[in-house]
Amino acid sequence: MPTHFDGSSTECLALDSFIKLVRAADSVSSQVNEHLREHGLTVSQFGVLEALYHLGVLNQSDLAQKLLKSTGNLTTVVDNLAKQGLVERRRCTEDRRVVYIHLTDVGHETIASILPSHVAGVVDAFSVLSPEEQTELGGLLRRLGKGK
Amino acid sequence: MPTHFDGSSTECLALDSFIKLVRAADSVSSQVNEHLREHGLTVSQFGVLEALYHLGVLNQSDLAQKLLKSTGNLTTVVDNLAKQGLVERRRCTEDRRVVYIHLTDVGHETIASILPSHVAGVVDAFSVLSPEEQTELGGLLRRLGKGK
DNA sequence: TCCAAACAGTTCAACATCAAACTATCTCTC
DNA sequence: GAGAGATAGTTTGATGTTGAACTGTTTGGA
Repeated sequence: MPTHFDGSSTECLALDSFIKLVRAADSVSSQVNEHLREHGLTVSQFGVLEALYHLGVLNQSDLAQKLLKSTGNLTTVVDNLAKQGLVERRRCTEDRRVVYIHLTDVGHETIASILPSHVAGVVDAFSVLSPEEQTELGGLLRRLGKGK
Repeated sequence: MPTHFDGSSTECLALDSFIKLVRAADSVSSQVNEHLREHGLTVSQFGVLEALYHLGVLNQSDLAQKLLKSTGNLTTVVDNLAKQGLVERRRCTEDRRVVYIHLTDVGHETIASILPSHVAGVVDAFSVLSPEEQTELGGLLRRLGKGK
């Protein structure tokens, strides 16, 4: 992963770290998410199902916030999940602006059946690092992610 | 960033590290790439221009490989760059399957004028970590990224 | 009470992205 | 030299993604 950049050592180190960060996230993500294709789910769809599974019923704004996506995007992803019968929209009666997203029975079964292999994939991907190293990494990433 | 997952400590640690990795990459990327909008460039377009700037003329397959994208995607991104007059396609005469992508003069100026602020943005984002910590992080990420 | 501002979702246009099917070209082998 | 298989790019169909404009709904202050 050479940087091909003729800058100061500070600059080269930061650029190199940046590339490694993006590549590692890409690489681990694609490794971890590979199994989703067999279930006909995209990464975003999985994210929505997982959030609903762990947090219960949510409206689209909450989902957007949890998943760090725009509300327009959530409309699309929820549309596609609803088409597959995995979630259901229910208009809130007290505040008619709000739409609650529910897992259907099929959706619940689907996510419940996928989660174990997802967790196993993540554990496997991180097994190249010891628990202490994972903790060390987590600390560095947390500080990095807070930078803005 | 709680995991809301009731698994073993090994599982929770890996899941937590995974979330931190993805969030940090997202957060740093969006911080670093924010300035591209002012120049009317997307992240992918910037990636192509940067590769051409540092590596010289490339064909689309090479570009796809460098940027870890599909060749179909490269067709689209190069189309959009060509529309803006920033790159130019030139059919190879020896092997007529191959298309070389060149930076135009405008493209060269554009990427040259953007790079300094890009580098500054990366340095700034990583300035929350000391050089030693960045090196430590890089090592962990490198091992993680190799996992597949 | 009424209206302006805030808020939840949707829609739209533009771009990204992939996998898979396809076209054109090249190369290797018989 | 002809055909099989490999290779470079394009196209297509489906999905994701954003920002901005838009619709309906709610709420708070004059």
